[in-house]
Amino acid sequence: MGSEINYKDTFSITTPLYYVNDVPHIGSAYTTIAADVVSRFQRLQGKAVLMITGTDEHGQKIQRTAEARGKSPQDHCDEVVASFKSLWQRLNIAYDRFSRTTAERHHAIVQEFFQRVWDNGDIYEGHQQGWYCVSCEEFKEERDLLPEKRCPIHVNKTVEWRDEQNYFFRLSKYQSQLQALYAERPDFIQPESRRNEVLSFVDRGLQDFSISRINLDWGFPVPTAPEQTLYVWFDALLGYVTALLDPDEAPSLDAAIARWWPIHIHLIGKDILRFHAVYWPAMLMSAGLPVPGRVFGHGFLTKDGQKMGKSLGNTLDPVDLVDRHGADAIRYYFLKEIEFGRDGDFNETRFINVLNADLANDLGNLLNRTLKMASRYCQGQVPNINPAEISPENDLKSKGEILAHTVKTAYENLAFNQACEAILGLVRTSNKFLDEKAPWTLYKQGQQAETEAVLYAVLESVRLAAYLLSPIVPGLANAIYSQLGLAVDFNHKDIGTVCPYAEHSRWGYLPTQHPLGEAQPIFQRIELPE
RNA sequence: GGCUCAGUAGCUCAGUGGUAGAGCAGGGGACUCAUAAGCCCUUGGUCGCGUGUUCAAAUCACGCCUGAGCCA
Repeated sequence: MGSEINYKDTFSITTPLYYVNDVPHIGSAYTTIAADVVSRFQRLQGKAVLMITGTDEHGQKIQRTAEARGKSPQDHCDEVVASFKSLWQRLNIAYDRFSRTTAERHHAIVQEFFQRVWDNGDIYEGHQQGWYCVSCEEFKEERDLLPEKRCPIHVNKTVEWRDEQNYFFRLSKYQSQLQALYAERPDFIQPESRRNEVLSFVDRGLQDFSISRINLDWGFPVPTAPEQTLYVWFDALLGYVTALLDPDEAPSLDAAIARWWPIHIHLIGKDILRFHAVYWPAMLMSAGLPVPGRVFGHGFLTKDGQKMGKSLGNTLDPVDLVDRHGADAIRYYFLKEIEFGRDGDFNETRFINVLNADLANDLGNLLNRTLKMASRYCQGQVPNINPAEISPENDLKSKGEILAHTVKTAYENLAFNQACEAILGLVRTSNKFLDEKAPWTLYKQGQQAETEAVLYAVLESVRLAAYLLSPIVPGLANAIYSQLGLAVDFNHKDIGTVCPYAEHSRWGYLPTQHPLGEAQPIFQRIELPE
């Protein structure tokens, strides 16, 4: 620990392994979209990328949910997993690994990891009693409970009294090592406000936590005491390790961590911060493994300013949303309109306004009007202009040349809204540029060279915007490149080789005198409901 | 109860000592290449409240209010 991660040519990122208690909600989609965007940006730069998502399938809550549905736990999980995979496909998520904690190979990894921690003397048998919320899979303090012993988080569930012999992990032993980690690597936990929470939590002193449960079948048996079952979190976090194995590789810790470990970024919702920023690094330290690069806890989504919840009946169904508007629209809205790390709101009117303004009016119409002019004034070809000869005073050139740098920094900081804002800046300037230069007038006046220079600069700016926006809206980027006569599929994982970042992120790349495609709206305006 | 973050135009936010900003939405105008899009102009804010520091405070200090969160 302590050492900087060597980024080299590989990049690995995880979403949480989502709990399969129910079909995916919009919050899971949000995290997964963000992870996909980061992955796609890294691929653009030619990195070998491993994007990991998956499902956490053990625990009493799953067991009971399955029972209530009259299914075996495994059948229940299989069904829910299918709904996750289906949503990721609809949202155009290009994950590399889907890690399921019920996989056999995961069992092998968990056993080996447990053994390492055991050999290190960090697991002991202890006694635990208290009120247990099955939905949280956590013990609760009595004073925190609502009337009638209901859980403060799951307000319609009552907690259960447990009195158990459990196995504990010696978390307390790692307090100073964790504090040293946080001090040496200030960006280990992001954003800052989350980091502060963790620091104050750890500074107050860490308690060992139990890593096993009794009277539970759905999970892995504790290797040293098969009558007990491993606590779901202990097992779930290790799903990140199992995910690193190649599909047919024999499972072992050494094989798993050979190429992709340590994970560069764990993206999580702020609710599971403690597990990832405290318990997880301590477990890794105990097993002698390097800790991840950073843990980023993003904010929650609200709907019309209200917390979403099934009991409130105001959930936002991601499947319905993507079916109505498509993947690009949803991906764009959530990343452009919300600062990653802070809470954000979904409001249908705003959703429609933003998409119409940015994607249909500013970007889509810009491409459309320029292509139609190029087809009329330039025989449907990219004008024969040498970008090096365009004046550095040219608004589009001067903005375009520094855009990639700004955008790269934004993506690396997970500041997706800033990336979008910067790119849209070039798009808006392009619209303004067109009106100022008025190529339709230049053409009528017979000023062919001037007309072509203007159109080249705008076409190139649209191309650059599409390239830099491609991690967020791959479908739109494909459509734009295609209409510019550049046949490319931004969904291909070798995109960094096909469209090298060094070339395509540079303003002035657009090859001249090749045929442009047919102009077609890339994003249809959405009608505001009355 | 302790702590953290936030509170700036109708909406989403930028601005951390020197005469209040952007995008969207609303209103008006000129143009016509375009998805009735784009461009120009414009309405709109005692910068949560109060007290203080300062020549000067959205910006600093203290107190309070509201919202979100972490902890007890």
